[in-house]
Amino acid sequence: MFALADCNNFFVSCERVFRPDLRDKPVVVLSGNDGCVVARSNEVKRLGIKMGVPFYQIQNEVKKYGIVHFSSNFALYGDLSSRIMRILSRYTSDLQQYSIDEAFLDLSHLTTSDDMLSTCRTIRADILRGVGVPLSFGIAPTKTLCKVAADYAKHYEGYHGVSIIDTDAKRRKALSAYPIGEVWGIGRQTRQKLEKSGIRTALDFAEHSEVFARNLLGKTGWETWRELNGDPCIITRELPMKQSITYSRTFAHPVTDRALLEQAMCEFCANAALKLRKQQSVCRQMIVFAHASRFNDEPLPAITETVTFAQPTSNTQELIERLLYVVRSQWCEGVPYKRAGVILMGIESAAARQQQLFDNRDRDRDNRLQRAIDSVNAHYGRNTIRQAVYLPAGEKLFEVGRKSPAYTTNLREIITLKA
DNA sequence: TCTGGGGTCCTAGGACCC
DNA sequence: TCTGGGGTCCTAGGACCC
Repeated sequence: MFALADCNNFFVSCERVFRPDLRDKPVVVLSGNDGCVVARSNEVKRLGIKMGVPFYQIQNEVKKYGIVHFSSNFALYGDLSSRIMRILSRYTSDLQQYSIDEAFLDLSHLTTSDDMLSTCRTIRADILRGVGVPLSFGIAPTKTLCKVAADYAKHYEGYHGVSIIDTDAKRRKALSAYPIGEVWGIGRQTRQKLEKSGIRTALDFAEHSEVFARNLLGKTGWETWRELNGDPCIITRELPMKQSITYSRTFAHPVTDRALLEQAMCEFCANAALKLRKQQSVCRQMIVFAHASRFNDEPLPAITETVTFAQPTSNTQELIERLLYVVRSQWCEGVPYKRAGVILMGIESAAARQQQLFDNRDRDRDNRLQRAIDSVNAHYGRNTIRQAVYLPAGEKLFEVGRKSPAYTTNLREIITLKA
C-alpha cells in the first residue's frame, strides 16, 4: 500500500503560516508579473474563481469579497516544502517526492489498515505543528487510487484529512462518484475521447475492457486503467538528475531594445547553468528562445535555435557566448519580445564527461574559474561576481507587486515579534 | 492596458543501417 | 515493367502533470 501526502492549497497555506490573520479569509497567490491565479484558498474556490484565470479579470470579485493577493514567493514555498519532506521521510524508508507539495510514501512495513490510518494521522499532526501547513492523505494499493482517496480526504470533513481505499467495495464506491476528467493522467483531450464512448465516471472506464483502454488511449491510458483496477504499474522514479532545466520569464512590458534582451537572457542562462552545476551535471544542448506575446493576432518572427555543444558543458561563459551569437543573428528590429528563456537538455553527469580530441578550450582552467566564482557567490550572495553583460542594476523587467518576505531563508527578512 | 513557469513521457515519422 | 525486410536512433509535437 502507498500513501499520497498532498498539501492543501499549498502556496496559500505557506503564506498563512506567517499571516495567521488570513486563516479564514479569501487568499490567492499569483504567477509572475502578477499575471494569473495559481493558488486559491477554499474561500476563493467556493466563489467559483478558476485556477489559472488572469488576475485582471477578477478585479470585481477582489474588491467585492476583499480577496487578499500575494505575488509568488518561491524561496518561502521551497523551504517549507523541504521541511515537510524531511518530516515525511521519518515515517517511511521509501519517500518519492512527486512535486513541490506532494509525495508518495511506501507503507509496506505496516500490516493493518488501522496502523496505516493512525500513522498518517500522526504525520499530519506532526507537520501541522512543526511547519503549519495542512495536508490530506490518501491510502491505496496504487498511486492513481491514492490520488482519488486523497481527493475525498480533502473535500469531506468527515475523513479528518485521511482516507483509505482498502477493499474492492470501497474502490468501486469511490470510483463511481469520481468524474473521469478528474482522474490522474486523464486530461482534457482524453476526457473528450472517453466521453464520446459514453464514459462519465472513473468506474465506467475501469469496467471497460483492457483492450478498449489500450487501443483507444495507448500505453499511458492503459496504465491508468490498470491502476484504477488495483494493479500497481505506474512507477514514479526519483530521478537522480533533472533531464532538462528551463529558465524562462515573461516580461512585464515588451522588450524592443536588443541590448536589454541580451542582458536579460544572459542572466536567465547563468541561472540555468547554476542549476546544472548544482546537480553536478553538464548539458549537450541548449534551446534559446524569445518571442512576442502569444496573444498577438498576427504571428511575429521569433528567435529560436537549438545549439549543440561538441563537448558537453556547464560553463556559464561558454553558454553565454553561444546564446549571444543566436540572439544577435536572429534579432528582428521592431518585434516586441514579451517572453524569453533558455532550456538546457541532453544532460549527463559531469563525472562521466569524455575528453575531446579536438578541443580548443582549456576546460580545466574554465572549470577552476567557474568553481571560484560559484564559491564567492555562495558566500556573498548571488551575482556578487557576474558576467558584465548582465542587466544594469535598477532595470526592472518584472513586477512583484505584493511578495511576502523570505521569512525562513533570509536573515534580513526574518519575522520580528514585539513583546 | 492586463494572460506563468517548470517538468515528464509517449508516439509517429524520418534518416540511416545491413 | 517489376522495387524487401528488419532494425536503431533521433526529433518534434502532443498530452499530461503540478
